Amino acid sequence: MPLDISEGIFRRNKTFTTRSLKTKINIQTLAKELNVSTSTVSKALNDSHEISDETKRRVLELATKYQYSPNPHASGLRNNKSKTIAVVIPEVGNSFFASVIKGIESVARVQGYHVLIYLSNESFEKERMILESLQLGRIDGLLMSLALETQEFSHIQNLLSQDIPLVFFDRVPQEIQAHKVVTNEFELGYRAVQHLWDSGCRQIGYLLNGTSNSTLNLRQQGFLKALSEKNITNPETHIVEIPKEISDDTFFRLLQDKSFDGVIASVEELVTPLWSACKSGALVIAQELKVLSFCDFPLATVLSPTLTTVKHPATEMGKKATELLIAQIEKPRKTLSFQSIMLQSEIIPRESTLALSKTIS
Amino acid sequence: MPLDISEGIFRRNKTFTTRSLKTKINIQTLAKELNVSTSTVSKALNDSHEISDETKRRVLELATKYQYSPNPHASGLRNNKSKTIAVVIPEVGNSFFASVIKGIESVARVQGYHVLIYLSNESFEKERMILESLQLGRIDGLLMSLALETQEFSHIQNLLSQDIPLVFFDRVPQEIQAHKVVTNEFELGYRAVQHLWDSGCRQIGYLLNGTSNSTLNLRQQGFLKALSEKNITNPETHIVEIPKEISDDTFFRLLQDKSFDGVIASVEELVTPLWSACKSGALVIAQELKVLSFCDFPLATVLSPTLTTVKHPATEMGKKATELLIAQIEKPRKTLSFQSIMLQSEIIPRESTLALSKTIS
DNA sequence: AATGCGTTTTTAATCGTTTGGTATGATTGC
DNA sequence: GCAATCATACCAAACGATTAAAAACGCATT
Repeated sequence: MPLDISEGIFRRNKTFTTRSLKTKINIQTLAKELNVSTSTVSKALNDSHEISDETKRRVLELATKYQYSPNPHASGLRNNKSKTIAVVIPEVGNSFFASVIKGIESVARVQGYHVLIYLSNESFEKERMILESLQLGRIDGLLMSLALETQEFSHIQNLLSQDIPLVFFDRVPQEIQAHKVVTNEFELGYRAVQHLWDSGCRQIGYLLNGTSNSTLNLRQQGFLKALSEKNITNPETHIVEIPKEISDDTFFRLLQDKSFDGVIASVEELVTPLWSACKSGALVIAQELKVLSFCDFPLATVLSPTLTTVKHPATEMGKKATELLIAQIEKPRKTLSFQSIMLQSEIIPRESTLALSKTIS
Repeated sequence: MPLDISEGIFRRNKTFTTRSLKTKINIQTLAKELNVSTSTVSKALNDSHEISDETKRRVLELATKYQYSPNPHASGLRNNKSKTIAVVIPEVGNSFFASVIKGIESVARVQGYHVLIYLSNESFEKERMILESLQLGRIDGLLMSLALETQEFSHIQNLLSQDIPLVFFDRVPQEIQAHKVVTNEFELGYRAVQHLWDSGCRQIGYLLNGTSNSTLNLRQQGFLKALSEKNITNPETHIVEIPKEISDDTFFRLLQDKSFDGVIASVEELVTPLWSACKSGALVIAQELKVLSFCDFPLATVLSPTLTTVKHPATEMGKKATELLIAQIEKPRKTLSFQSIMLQSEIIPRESTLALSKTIS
């Protein structure tokens, strides 16, 4: 009961002392109350040198008292700045992108930026519509990871020609000049093969979900390169597209047909169906089929067997990309050279790729 | 090569036919070129009855030709509408919230709304700062799920007093009058106990991650109610707070000390540490300890044993909440009564709670 | 007292869109 | 034949913040 009362008082303090909240407080309200012009208030709040310390103090005091903050539309209109960035990603139900968003949001908040989120759902058409909806002025910049379907870039060129700062991350187009933040995909594809090979695999498969995208295939190229060096003929035949809604049985038979003794799951969405397929076919992971997956979820450590993964520095990637973007937004086209930052991912070996001699008891 | 050429042509069409893009196109540009006033253009684009069909046609034609779209700041300033909603959630690395976002985004896009995302990271202070940063005008409405730490609501009242439409979902405060979308939490807490009981458990624990929040405890109350009905004394002692960074060993000993034969993981973040603890302590899930978790990830079906979960209609919840919000935004305070929508979650029984007689071979 | 200089403040224009009031013919009604 | 009505389009005033340019002021120097 006493708690309730104190809470009530607190609320009243906050709410009623500050003036009837129906009255909009804008720069003019403040100006009138202080007997100065609106420009004085504006300059004072922007800490202009033209304003005396005394005036600044008075303005600031009243502004905080009324919790004033400038109308974003008005200043946006005037300055052509929105303090807003957009993030366009294929999806969010994926640990990788979730972590990226975390990174983006944390940097953006500190720098005073707001973050708009858009999901392309891997669809080119949606991606195009999203970019179209980002009309002139709504955003100061854009962070983007391409949809799998995207093979053509006029919608992006369109945005770039409007001088909107743009930073790509993870799924980046080789065809477009822009800042990019990526991981060492090629190397990882290559090393993933090496890892499986060292664990005794000789028939290594590469699983894609849905269609392959020729522009996003560095990882795949690393895979192919590694297979070639092992003198495998027709390495492309080791790449298998797994349809979205595949049955356990079909998946299992596919693995059998190719007689893989090791597979690389190129995205985390494949882990569940793969595990499920092996279970239904009584294919023992680690013993009969070694598995390495590109994914970021913590459950990898508690699957049985525990899953060997390639861990991406997802949050870091979000942060770096956002920092690059904000730098580009705030430094008026200083550099025309575009940076390509490469972060290092690492393979974390676990039971699913243990060499036979050391197989779990 | 021929593909490249056709692509080039396509791009040129899009980019150069449409006029030098350095020239900003605004309503005035259109007006001048059409020899009409800006108001005519504006009204034509808004399909006003004051404008003749012929004029409308001409305006629309030129507008589409130049891909004109009104400057959002200008119309925002004028109309005091931003076509933007904000989502404030505790985190995004959680399948539940990820799915909610999916739902929100899908509805918002169709209705022409943009979605700002903010993460409170379960911190009250961050949540407060976020709400503060949502100054007058930036958003038309707000969707929100409370941070665990939040026990006091002046920051929210503050926003409400500015007449910003607000819809809560999932983690909703009982203390605040607003639209709410929830699941049948109480019932689920109750039924979770019943499910474990039916599987033979007699010492059932409820695992929380971090601190309990008295305002978000319907699920917990359902749990307590069920225990009471089973004539368990001191049911509160069955609720255990698991610290964020708990060691496997500590976790395991905790389970032993309480001699639980069944536990409810109240959030999905607990699954990994729980599984890990059981593994390290050689505690056999399903046989020695039955587990039921509130979570939404697909991997539940491939853990071993497979995990009994409570599946929330997360995407549905995001959609419903957004629909409610947009309705509230667009229908000027028609109803003063607030809706509370309750969606049904369901328990999906899997191996981790199989009764002993049927234990996996 | 006039001039100049530096500081501080005000005036007024601007950003792009929307909209209430108004003007212009043309049409209709009495 | 004159007023009322209607369709159509324009004018100008918002919306709120920012910022060049101008003005006002204080103070010191000549």
